[in-house]
Amino acid sequence: MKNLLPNYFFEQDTLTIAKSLLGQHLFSWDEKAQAFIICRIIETEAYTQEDPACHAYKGPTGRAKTLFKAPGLAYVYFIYGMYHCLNVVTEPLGTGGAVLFRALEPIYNPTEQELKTNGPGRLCKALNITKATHNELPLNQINPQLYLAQGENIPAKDIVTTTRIGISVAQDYPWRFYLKDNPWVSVTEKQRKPK
DNA sequence: GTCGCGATTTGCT
DNA sequence: GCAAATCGCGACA
Repeated sequence: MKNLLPNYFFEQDTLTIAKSLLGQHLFSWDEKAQAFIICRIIETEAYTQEDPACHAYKGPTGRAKTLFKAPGLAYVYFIYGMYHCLNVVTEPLGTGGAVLFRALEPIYNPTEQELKTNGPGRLCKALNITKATHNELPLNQINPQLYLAQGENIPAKDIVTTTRIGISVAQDYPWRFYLKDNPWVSVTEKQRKPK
């Protein structure tokens, strides 16, 4: 059994957590295989309460209430009428913040079927993560569905820092992080529209 | 109550 | 390259 991430991990600021999550592992229960799929975290984005692009920006209303709960919880939201996105809640109780998981690399896959986990909507689809089944699960504790565990620590030189994808405000915040040269990265710099 | 749009992905032109 | 798919939430009436 792998070690969980320590409690202090989730007491760090959101930006630090977003970077530190790279290389850590995510255990996701596969109902069909009756086993956990294990993935390495490849790409993340940070969102904080003061950030206009964050759902918590307008306060603890609607779906954003989850963001103000205890750090380490899952925040799963439904977007574009058809996709879900997985985040982990950050910041102390009463403060809103989260880290979005944008890409994973499957490192143990009991079903041996192809898992498309390069993209926030795709990874939720591949791992059967939905708001109804996974929102507010404690990712910092072992549970039957979804949790985080220690993987490897990535040296700073292997982390690429860039701006976030798909938002219309705060587009200049360098709050997206991914593993350099990793094939699972959802969008490479080359593919991005020039400003 | 109604309107517009979003932390995306896919398929067609 | 671009638009469609499709629904929850915030803004406004």
